[in-house]
Amino acid sequence: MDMLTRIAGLTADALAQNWPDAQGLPTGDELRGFLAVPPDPAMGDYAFPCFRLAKALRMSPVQIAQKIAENWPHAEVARAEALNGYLNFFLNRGNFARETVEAVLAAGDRYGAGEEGRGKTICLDYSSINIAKRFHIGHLSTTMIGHSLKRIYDYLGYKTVGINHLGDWGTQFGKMICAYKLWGTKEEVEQGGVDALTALYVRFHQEAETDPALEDQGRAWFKKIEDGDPEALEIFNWFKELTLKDAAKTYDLLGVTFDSYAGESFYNDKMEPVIAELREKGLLTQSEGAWVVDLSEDDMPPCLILKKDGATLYATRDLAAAVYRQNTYHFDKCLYVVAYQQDLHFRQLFRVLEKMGYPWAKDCVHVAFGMVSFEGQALSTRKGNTVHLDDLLREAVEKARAIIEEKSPNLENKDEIARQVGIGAVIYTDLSNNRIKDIDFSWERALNFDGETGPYVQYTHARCCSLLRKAAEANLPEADLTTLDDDESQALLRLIGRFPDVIREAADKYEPSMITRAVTDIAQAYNKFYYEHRILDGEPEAAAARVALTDAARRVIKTGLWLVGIEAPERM
RNA sequence: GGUCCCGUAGCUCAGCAGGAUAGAGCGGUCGCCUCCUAAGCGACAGGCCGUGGGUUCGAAUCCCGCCGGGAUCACCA
Repeated sequence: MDMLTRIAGLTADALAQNWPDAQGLPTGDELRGFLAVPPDPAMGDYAFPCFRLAKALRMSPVQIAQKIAENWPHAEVARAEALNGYLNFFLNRGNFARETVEAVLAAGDRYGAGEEGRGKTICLDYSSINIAKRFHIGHLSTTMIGHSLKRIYDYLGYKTVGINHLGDWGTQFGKMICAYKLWGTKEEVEQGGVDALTALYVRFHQEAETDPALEDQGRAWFKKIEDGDPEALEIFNWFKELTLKDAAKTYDLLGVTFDSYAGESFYNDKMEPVIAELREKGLLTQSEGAWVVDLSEDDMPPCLILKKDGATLYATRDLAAAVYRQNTYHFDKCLYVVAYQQDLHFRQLFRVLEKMGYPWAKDCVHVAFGMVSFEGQALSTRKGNTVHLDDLLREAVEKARAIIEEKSPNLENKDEIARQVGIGAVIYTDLSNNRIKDIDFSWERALNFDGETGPYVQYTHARCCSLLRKAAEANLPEADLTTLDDDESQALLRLIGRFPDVIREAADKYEPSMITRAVTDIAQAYNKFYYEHRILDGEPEAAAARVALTDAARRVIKTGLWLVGIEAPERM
């Protein structure tokens, strides 16, 4: 049981004992929500503001706090002090230290893990790259937020299904094939890969400005793909393969994986039944020539299902995908990690599913995140105002490599460490703010390795590892963990003790940045602890305790980094 | 114009199921390596928490108005 729950339970007991006749006293659970952390650790570790009880007990908050404090019998957990209407709890430092460190060490590498997700499935739709386009910094957030959430839910015992909902359908592929047939060669495309495809696409648009007939040719090629024309399909599948091969390198670097690559084309033959169902249920109405689901009673514009010409749309495909996912995976939750620009689309989509009578519509969640701009300007591939993700990753790794050369010239496997640190820096930056915030990418910030950054946290981890290697040679006796009663140890222990809660809150709020922040706080607390205390010197039992705390911090940092998709090198 | 989101230090952001004196990092100035990794630690400077009301014992946090910024609103995804 975590300390907050414990204090809340004891406080609830104390209330019942001091006021046996009082009605409507808060339960332990309710109390847990009322507990606060005092602004200054000198005032206590936790606090219960007694103001809200004043009416029920007909007593001033000051008196209530005093009465509980006077009759507080749980000194082995914490002592209680009344101050200005607050009941402040001071943990029994020795016991708290012992319990916390033991809990971390006993959990092995699963501290904070859980079983609450056992038997439940969560689908996560993330990354969802477009075929024939290069991975740029705008794709990083969906990829890393999704990947981190997947790990978080895995850690809590859920079964997770990571889906890369590929953008592999649409007229643009007809245009691309058209451009390839007109101006491209096999060698050129094999060599140039996705860049060659992009160049063809750009040329198509340039030429189409003076020769509008090209647009029709493009559409004709797309029709061929739809009709299963062998040549069109072959070229299309080849483009797709090239793109995925290219993307696989980036995914490898980032450590990101998927369970399914079922994208838009996959749902091609799965839309018809959904359309029929909409029609049967009387949800489809014709408007301005198109078939739509009217959502005016929900204050939303209509959801377009079929175009005037009978063609399907984004929403049609997403409806089919949602139904397919529910039928296939029986998800308890389906998360769409997609930029906030598509907020309306998802609100419409989920509402239509609800109108279709699917109770699981409420389990679909749009996990929205902010826009990326590049040094103040909107990203635009066409204007060349973008940063390719592999360029960013390469620069970051090179910078890490240079720093290693300067600070740790004797390090083995420098390239491997440089990769871990460089990539870690990029991921950290992406997952350090609340996901809804827009990100203005700047090279300076992205390549900063000082302060609250990935390398900082990794460095702290490596420092712990280094210390543990030294300690292993020191032949220390069994630790007396109750000696960890100084301010720095306690500050660190408090953060470690709260970490399991942070994982759950991050899961509830779909917010990996909470973990990034928690792990940073722990690193800061550790570094402070490290500077205030000689870990290996002094009383052997106390030294062993500081080593144990170091080990606990190391494990929590490693777990936290893992949950956000960052590796934790043991030396750097 | 309708709808949604965001305004906290020069910059990037925490804090927001209300709680005591609003916190980090970057950037600036100044300190700390004969000692466990200085990718570190410390100190100083920097704030009418956009604004005006309301609710409350108590508001950066909840409600309403306004101002500023962004997104989105029919056959793209």
